Amino acid sequence: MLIKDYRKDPYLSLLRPLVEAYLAFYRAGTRHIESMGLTSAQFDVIAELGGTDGLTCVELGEGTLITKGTLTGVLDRLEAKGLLTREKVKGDRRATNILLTSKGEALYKKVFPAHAEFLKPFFEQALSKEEVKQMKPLLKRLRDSFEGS
Amino acid sequence: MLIKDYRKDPYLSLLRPLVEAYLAFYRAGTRHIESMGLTSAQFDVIAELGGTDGLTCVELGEGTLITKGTLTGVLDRLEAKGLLTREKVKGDRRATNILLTSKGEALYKKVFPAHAEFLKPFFEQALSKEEVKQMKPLLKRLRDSFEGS
DNA sequence: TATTGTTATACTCTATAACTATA
DNA sequence: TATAGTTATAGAGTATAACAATA
Repeated sequence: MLIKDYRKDPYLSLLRPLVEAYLAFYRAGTRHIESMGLTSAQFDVIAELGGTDGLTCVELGEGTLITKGTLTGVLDRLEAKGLLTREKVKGDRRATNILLTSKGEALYKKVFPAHAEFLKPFFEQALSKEEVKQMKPLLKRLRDSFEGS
Repeated sequence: MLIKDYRKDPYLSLLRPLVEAYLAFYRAGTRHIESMGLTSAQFDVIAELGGTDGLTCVELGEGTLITKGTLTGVLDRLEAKGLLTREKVKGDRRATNILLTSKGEALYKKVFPAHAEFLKPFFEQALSKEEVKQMKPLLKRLRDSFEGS
């Protein structure tokens, strides 16, 4: 989503750099994740489940912003890969506890550090520690501004 | 694509803010674009075509990073909406010139300023002009770092 | 031989609405 | 009545490979 022109506006001139920086980051990251055999949505689910004792579909949906009908399909494919299981919750027989299998947990533990290590050099190459420290609060304010919409 | 933990690393601590800021921006932007009747891919194509005399599929693909097989479908849907046309190129009978119709051009002229105006207040609310100026080169370096991958 | 664009194929994500089972 | 999750449906984007027309 790029707005051409409008580059002269002091605020809108930030649009392009923001979009381009994120997309470059995202594409590199996605390539790496897909090279490990996961889609973005699947990665997000694994990320959400990793290190927990399991979550319900509702909780997972809130964490990943995937709606429940869509989630069923994503979970099906991860289950077919043997990465997670669904188990009944006692106390509420409507609910399901979604949790990583040992295979899924192993993948989580491998994939996350691997992905972080993959990303890190790009940040190091681009920015000094000082600049990172400068940038963080600005990004957070930007997030909060858009989230209040 | 969020990496939990790793927040203590001075570089990787930037990951979450970057992703969250962009996603908040992107979601607000996408909602607005979809409220105008376009998908993101369609918006990107209109953005690329707007203000030009037309582009070939190859050029459009390079600009939007949509592969040619996918592009055909996106163009079909925009053509069905009466927003663009395909015309033969003389000189190379393999090539097609994709260009906005007057309806498409009118939409481009309406949708772009509208979208920019929609986004602007969020930036103004979040950042000072000084901060925007600070941030731009950092984002560009980040982009270049990831693009070289 | 190489390039342009379409077609065919297949998969994933996406949302919504209807549904079942349970609360 | 409300909630949890699945199923059904439909549409959009995605890539790849095969193809026809042209260069």
